[in-house]
Amino acid sequence: MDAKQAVSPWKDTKDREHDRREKREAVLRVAAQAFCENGVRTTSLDEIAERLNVTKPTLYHYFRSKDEILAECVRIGLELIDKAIADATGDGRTARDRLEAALHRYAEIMTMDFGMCITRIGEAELPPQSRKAFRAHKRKIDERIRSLIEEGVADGSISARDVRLTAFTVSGALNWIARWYDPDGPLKPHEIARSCVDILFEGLAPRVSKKPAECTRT
Amino acid sequence: MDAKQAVSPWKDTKDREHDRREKREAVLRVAAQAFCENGVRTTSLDEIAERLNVTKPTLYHYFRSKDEILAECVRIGLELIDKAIADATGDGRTARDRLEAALHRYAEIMTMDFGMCITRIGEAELPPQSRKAFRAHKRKIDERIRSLIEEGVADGSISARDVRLTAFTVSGALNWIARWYDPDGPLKPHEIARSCVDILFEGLAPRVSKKPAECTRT
DNA sequence: TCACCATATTACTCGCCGGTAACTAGCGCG
DNA sequence: CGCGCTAGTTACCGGCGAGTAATATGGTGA
Repeated sequence: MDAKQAVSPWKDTKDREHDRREKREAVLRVAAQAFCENGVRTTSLDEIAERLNVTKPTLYHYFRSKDEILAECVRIGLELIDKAIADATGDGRTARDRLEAALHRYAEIMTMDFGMCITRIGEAELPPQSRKAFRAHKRKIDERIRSLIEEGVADGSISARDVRLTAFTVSGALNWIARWYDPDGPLKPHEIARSCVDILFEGLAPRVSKKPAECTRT
Repeated sequence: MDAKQAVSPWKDTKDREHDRREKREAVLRVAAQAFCENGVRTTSLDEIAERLNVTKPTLYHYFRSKDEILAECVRIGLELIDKAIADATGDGRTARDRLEAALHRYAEIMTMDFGMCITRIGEAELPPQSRKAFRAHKRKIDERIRSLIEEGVADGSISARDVRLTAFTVSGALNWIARWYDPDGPLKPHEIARSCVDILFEGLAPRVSKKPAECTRT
């Protein structure tokens, strides 16, 4: 019972800050969930603290204010997406492949705690200062997506009349996943991602033929 | 100058309640705007009252509580969309035509005060009771869209593997308009609607040919 | 052993905001 | 006229929740 104690009496000091980081993130994760479930302003710090089995002042050891917690939640979410898209722009033969990979990851992240925050916490909830940062971050992501679309238009692997609007439409469809995704539902995140991206690429209008070879002659 | 006074000294009593309705709606419209701009919980009734050049207790002549105002805002928005889709299901030859018309109206409504509320006010902000109503109303709308898609699949004018997911994706893309639309921007609501619906129908993948007649033979 | 720092607690302050009470100004009506 | 109704007002209450002492605990390092 106490054997494991003997195994790791963690003598050192360097993992203290590791501990601290872990706890900090635990606070953020729980906060993110609470914010998504019940809204930002209806979620009190007492409530968050309670979920963590601590009391409110403890939170102030890790954060300066509620707004800081809030801002961190969305920042992490945006960071995840930003990184994911940046990574995806590496591999893939055509721009379409790269965009598809990027959107797939994007969609998956929208089913995760911090990803959900981006959609469910409106920028209206943010204090003016972090609102600016939020917008800037979003714009950066948007520009990445636009670039991919533009490349796709250039190499012929994507068709888009208005790049800006296309980016908005696509992001919107994926952002919205955060609003209806149910972890207990039948579909796994990667399945949802797969299907949504497919729908966006294929469109609702029937295609005459999947492969040009099958094209019926008139 | 006072001539018009003589013309209409509105003797009657029936437009008292007309006045009342108008004021009631003015409150709702201003509230909707404020909620969208600054979030629900950060918008005080004093603030709403101030925008209307009245004081807070006046609002209680028209509504029982802040939550009632809130619930009304989203209800009106949902009602607009519901009606719009119901209307659109009348005309149109193919199901695709009907769906296209419905989505076009849907998109336009998302640029309007009450339409914006649906997206920008998360259901997390709503009290449990109106949350149920909200969900029920949304489900109804969703079912209308699904029906249209199903009809389209049946008559061959629409292609969709997973109807439920397709409906979510499409709604998401359109709902998101409420988050980025800027009344001072270059694009008019109907132009945005046109483009977004187009993107959703055409998809990002290039089509081999627009019209079957132009299909190149392999 | 003692001083120190991090962590967490209990017990508070204080301002904001939803909601109410009580009063006033105009207006139609018998 | 004076009754009563509607639409407003000013002045207030009460509670919730963010943020702050002041304090206890316990491991670390000299």
